[in-house]
Amino acid sequence: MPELPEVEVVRAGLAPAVSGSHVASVTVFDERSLRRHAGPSEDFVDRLEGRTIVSAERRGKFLWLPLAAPEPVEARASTGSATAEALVVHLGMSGQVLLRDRTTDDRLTRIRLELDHPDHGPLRLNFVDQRIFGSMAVDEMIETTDAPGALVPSQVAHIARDPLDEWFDDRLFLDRLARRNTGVKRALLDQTLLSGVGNIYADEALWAARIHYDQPTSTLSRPRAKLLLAEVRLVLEKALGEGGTSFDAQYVNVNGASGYFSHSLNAYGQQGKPCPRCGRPIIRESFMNRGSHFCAFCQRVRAPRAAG
DNA sequence: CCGGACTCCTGGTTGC
DNA sequence: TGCAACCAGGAGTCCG
Repeated sequence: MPELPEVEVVRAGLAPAVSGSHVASVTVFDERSLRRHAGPSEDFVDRLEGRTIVSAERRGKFLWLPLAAPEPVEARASTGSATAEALVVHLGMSGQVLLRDRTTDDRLTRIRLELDHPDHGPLRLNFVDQRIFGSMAVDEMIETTDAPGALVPSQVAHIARDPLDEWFDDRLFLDRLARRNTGVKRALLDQTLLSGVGNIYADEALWAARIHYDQPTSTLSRPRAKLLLAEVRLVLEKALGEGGTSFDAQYVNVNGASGYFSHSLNAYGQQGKPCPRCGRPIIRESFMNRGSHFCAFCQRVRAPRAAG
């Protein structure tokens, strides 16, 4: 469900509350939410309890909370470099992270963390997920190859930087895109090429750039590819500014509030309604087991210009 | 490398 | 009203 703007809203809401917080206790209500954790749920709990959260980070749709090195324990005498770890959160299609007081329950809470913040006091973090495509995991941090000295959780290592990341390399992206032999929407959804874009914002950016979703990437001119990247950035930034896209109570920020971007959608979910640009109806076609929404007039597959 | 099929799931909405 | 079919913001794996 949530794409970059929604995940970033969650990260930003989480950061001040969790940074410096001590993990007092952890309860796993449904082990299926630990699908991406390498060990059993006891291991997940053991690795979290007693730790201190340092900050809240994000790459694409992945969120993680780096953990300070654990307090040295006799039984586990420090034999040198401890591996850095983080609590990794992916919201999947229906995940939510809700910050509550110690008495508030939420329906469909799969995992709960009780936190103590040195200034804000006791706090409860409920990981809620209807469909259980999301997950939490304690993962080790490893070095990335795409920026000097940066660490990311191992399960995020294959994810490309997102277009709002200061280290995102436009030229690298455009070169890789041009070398792909696939449709442009498929490429936008490929998190190893650029991250953070999902079905909503792919459709919105393609509509804004007037590009058909199945236009072969190899036939996109460099200026049109640049335009598309610019439109991706614009739509992500605008959605972020409006607190993300909420269709119902499925996507909310850490306080349970909805975003407003659904009022600004031009193509996604607008099938049958007039294209805001030309007035012809927006079409929905089945694509990659989901919907693709576009204007059949504004967004047509273009033949590449003849070379020479 | 590419595309398609299929997997993990629950629950709200639509249609008969 | 009841119930089945369909739909949903993601992402991984496997196979041809």
